[in-house]
Amino acid sequence: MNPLVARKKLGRPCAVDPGETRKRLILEARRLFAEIGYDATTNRLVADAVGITTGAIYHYFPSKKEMYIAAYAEVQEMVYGALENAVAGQEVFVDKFSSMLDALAAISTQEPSFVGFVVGVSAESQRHPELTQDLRSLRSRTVKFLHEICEEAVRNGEVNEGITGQLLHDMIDVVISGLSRFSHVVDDADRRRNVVDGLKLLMAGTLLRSPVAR
Amino acid sequence: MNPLVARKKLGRPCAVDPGETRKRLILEARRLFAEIGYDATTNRLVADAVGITTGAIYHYFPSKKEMYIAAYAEVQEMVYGALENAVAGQEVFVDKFSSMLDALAAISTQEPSFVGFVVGVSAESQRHPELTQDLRSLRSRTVKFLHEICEEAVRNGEVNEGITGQLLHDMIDVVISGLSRFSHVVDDADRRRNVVDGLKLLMAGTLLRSPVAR
Amino acid sequence: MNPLVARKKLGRPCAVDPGETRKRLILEARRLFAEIGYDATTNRLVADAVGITTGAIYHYFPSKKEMYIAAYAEVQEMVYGALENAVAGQEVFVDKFSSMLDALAAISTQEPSFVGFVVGVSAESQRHPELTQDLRSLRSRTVKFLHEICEEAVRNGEVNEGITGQLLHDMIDVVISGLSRFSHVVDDADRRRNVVDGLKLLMAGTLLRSPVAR
Amino acid sequence: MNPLVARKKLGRPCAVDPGETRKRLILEARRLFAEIGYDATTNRLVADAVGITTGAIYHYFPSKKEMYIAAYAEVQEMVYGALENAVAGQEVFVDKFSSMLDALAAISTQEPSFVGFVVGVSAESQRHPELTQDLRSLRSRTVKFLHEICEEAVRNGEVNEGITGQLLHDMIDVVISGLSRFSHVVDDADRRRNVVDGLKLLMAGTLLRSPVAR
DNA sequence: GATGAATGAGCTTTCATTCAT
DNA sequence: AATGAATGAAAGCTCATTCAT
Repeated sequence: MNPLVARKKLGRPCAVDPGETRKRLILEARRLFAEIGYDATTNRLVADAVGITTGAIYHYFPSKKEMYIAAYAEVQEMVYGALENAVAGQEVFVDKFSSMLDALAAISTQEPSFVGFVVGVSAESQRHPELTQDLRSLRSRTVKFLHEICEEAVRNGEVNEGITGQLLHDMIDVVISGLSRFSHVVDDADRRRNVVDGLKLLMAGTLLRSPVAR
Repeated sequence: MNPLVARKKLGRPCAVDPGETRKRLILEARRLFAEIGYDATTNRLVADAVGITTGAIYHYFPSKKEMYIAAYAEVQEMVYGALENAVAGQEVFVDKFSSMLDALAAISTQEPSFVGFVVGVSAESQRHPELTQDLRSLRSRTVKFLHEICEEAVRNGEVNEGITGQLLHDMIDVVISGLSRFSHVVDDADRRRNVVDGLKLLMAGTLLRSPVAR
Repeated sequence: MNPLVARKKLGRPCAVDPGETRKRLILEARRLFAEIGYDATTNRLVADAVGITTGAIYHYFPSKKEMYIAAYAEVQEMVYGALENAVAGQEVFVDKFSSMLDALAAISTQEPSFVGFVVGVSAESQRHPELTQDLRSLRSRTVKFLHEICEEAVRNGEVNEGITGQLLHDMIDVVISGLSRFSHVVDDADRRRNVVDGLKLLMAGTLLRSPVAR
Repeated sequence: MNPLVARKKLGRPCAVDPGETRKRLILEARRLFAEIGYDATTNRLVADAVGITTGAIYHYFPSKKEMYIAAYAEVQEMVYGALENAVAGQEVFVDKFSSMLDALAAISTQEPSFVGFVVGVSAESQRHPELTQDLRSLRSRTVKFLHEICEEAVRNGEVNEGITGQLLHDMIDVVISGLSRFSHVVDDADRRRNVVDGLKLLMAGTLLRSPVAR
């Protein structure tokens, strides 16, 4: 047989780098899930982005669901890691909140959709009951983080009377998820920065007792 | 053939009311699109809810896309109609904002997902580029409503220096979309009411000049 | 547009006959499941045999499993119907058995694999646990038929001492399933007929007390 | 490099024993093919049972088909070896038959599915035409064994008039395959033993001339 | 001798859409 | 105005097989 004739291109093609594919896979999955959601992220889309076939995905994850869970876990880790870092040096609640917004803004600039991924997970969980269980256990771990901050603010008398930890938590939730959707949709970096600053001002207002006046 | 003899049950099965089916169709489509999103809302789901077959949908809409557009238009109309009503009697921005939040809360109680539908449309638009064009033209009409309110607040000197109409608009966007996601995900009516009240307090604070002090 | 140009061939193609496709579908499914088993019978194979696409199958059955159940139910009905007919006019066990063999032989000639389908179902059930439940309830109905015949033979003293109804049933099971496999594999009609006659002789022997001697 | 330092665990991981893997592979393949059939027996299932990867299978067999052929050949050898042993000391056909049934029962107790494997091969062959050729040549060798026994019985006048060797062979086929299916499906050891005894009685009856009366 | 990464074909299933009736 | 049969494309997933290492 003529050795110059191209052979069948089956089997593993001169591996680019062991472990490299896995990284690329998680990376692209993360990106796609974050950007267009669970349904719209088809295996083919992910595979094409990585440069493999859809079957190869199952070498790394037993199902699309698991791939999603893995991607979410990583992103959640990133986001909440950044948030924990952000509040680490801060004493009072307003400063913690400010730092968190800055941290979120920073992430949103690098990977515009990651914050939205974390925030949007509860909607995805409603649409896909199969995900609920796994997502809940993942989330419970980090929900406590915000909970703690809010309870502390209440204990320290940093909020007006009648404001409970629960309410403070819910309001932060509203602001953060609103911000993440905004960042996901709006490209203009200036507007994003301005909004972050605006929200800091907002939070520094009536809702909280002035720290100096305490 | 004797017209008194019952005919075969072919063709249109004695439609309950002409135009009735159309209404039911839009109603159920609205509900489903709002609740579970574009992808998860299959034609069959809508048809079953109405009590017709999937084929019959195409008597009313040339495609699923158009049905979505129509549903969105109606919901948008409802929501923004309510908002316009809400601000009608109010002079100052803070009061307008308060009234709007109340209006949104009222809608969220009746049809929990409609506000989220309007807000979430931009995400759906990213997932489904085919929708983008039609949605944009729909939205442009109502975007002006908030724009006008914000510009007026700036003109009237109701906001602190450095706050532009654009920024005010963006921040309202953030708060409203955050609230709508919250309402979609949280069932507890008390928590929802509390959050609305909290947001009113928030907005009445530092960000804006105190009306009395003006 | 030139009306001579062929249009897209979507939608329902001038229906051959309403209800006709359903019949063909069940027919071919029956044949294929009986001949090559559950796994080897792909939706494509069935669809091609009928002349439709694989998707159309789901118009008639919600899943491949249900299609199998339906096919099995029909075949079981046929086979056991024939068996019940066969034993109807017979008084003594040996004659019942003879008639049953003749009935099975007749079916095997018309549809060579139907008897094997009924017999092979327990193996298929082991391979596919999802089928077990539905199959069991179907089978329980007809298992009683053989059970009754065997118990009656014991009650009437037609079998040697020590032979229980259970054992008689099991042996008939062995012979019938053996015969069905044989008929499935051997094409030669003469050999099949001879084997049936041979089995009659076999059963007329020592195992049972001689009817005359009773 | 210091040979005492543990090496990387690449390449062949200190194979327990050369040739050992091959044995284990055939063993597990045999078991799985016999138990759940050709289709349901995936390479992965076999590989996992052995403790290797699917790729490694191809060091021992060029394809799944060949693995099946090999497994079948071994089992056939075992079963027919046992049968040959069983008939070795017997003079008359009825005794040979009895001994064979006992041998089959013994195998069925140890490896419940092996007899069924041998018997079921013709069905598998119909499902998978690719197997037909190879299986036929394998089977032809051992088919002669039963053929010889039956012809001898006819020559020795052990059967009633009109019973040919072919027919006797076919009937044994029916009984043996029926028994094997029964053993595969029924777990109860008592029932299995009883059926074997029942079949011996059956065969000792009318069909054959009574040896004493000869 | 064995792994592990990858392929390509095929499977069951879903779905928007079409169209004769 | 509506049904019901059918399509074709695509989805998630499995599997035998290949091959660089």
